Amino acid sequence: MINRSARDPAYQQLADLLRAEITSGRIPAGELLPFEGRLAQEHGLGRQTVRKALDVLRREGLVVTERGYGTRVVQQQEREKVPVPRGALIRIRMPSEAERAELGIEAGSVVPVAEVWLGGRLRGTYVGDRTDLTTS
Amino acid sequence: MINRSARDPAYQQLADLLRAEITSGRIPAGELLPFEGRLAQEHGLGRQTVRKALDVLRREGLVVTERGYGTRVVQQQEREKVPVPRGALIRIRMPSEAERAELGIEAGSVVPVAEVWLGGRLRGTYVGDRTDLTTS
DNA sequence: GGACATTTGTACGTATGTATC
DNA sequence: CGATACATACGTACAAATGTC
Repeated sequence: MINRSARDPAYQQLADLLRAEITSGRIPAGELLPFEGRLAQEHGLGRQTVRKALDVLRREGLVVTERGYGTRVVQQQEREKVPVPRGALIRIRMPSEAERAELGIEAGSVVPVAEVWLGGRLRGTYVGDRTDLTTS
Repeated sequence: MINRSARDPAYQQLADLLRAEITSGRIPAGELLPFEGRLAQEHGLGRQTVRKALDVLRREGLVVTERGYGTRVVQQQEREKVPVPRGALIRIRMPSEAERAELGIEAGSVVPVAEVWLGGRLRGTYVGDRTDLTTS
């Protein structure tokens, strides 16, 4: 239940509730969340407040929203191991909009990337939710 | 100028304008942006729309907002080099709210973290905007 | 310490646009 | 085409943090 007099804002409380549903598996990967209007009604919130809660979960990469369709729990990605040579420098950051398109990052998801530099030159950019880097 | 009939939404256009001011140095690091109400008036937008534009810049790590004070252009962070031993596995992802507090990540900024695993055990968690990993 | 102005944060309602089914 | 559902954008109000006097 949302407690309006709690210190945490309502949108954060709703995000916490939904995150618990997701991480516990009660809402399995691939499943749609209730649509925004329904969440608003169920919890006695405005739709903008629900959208802020969903934004929190998108930033954590837990859900992806498709316009005109709904918000679903993301499938845990198969992770590829990428070897990093010795002497490399790895920098992690958020991608720009152009990079997202280039790297095939789904719209609505919030995923970091890793740059691997060697000898002052960029050797590769890797997407966080489907790559692990290994040092050899 | 904001073009209301353009394909890009108004908040994105404002974010682009402000980003250009920042990256060009016309608004130097440490400087405050005009406050939200002023930006709204200057560009003929609602305050909520201005807030969405600022959110875009916060996600890119370009600005930081302090409640009751204002939004300022961030100082370029001093980056620490963290050596990663051979045979390690590096996983990058977004931090939870609890981790953000633990790692001292400023509220309002969107920053990834890197986990370094060695021998199946977590050896460290590093914040993306102030750390580079180096392989030895 | 209090009083006050300034500024950001949260939350509501409403309307309209646009993508999907 | 219509129904559904998310996206953008406006206005409004009040709460909470900050800085100043």
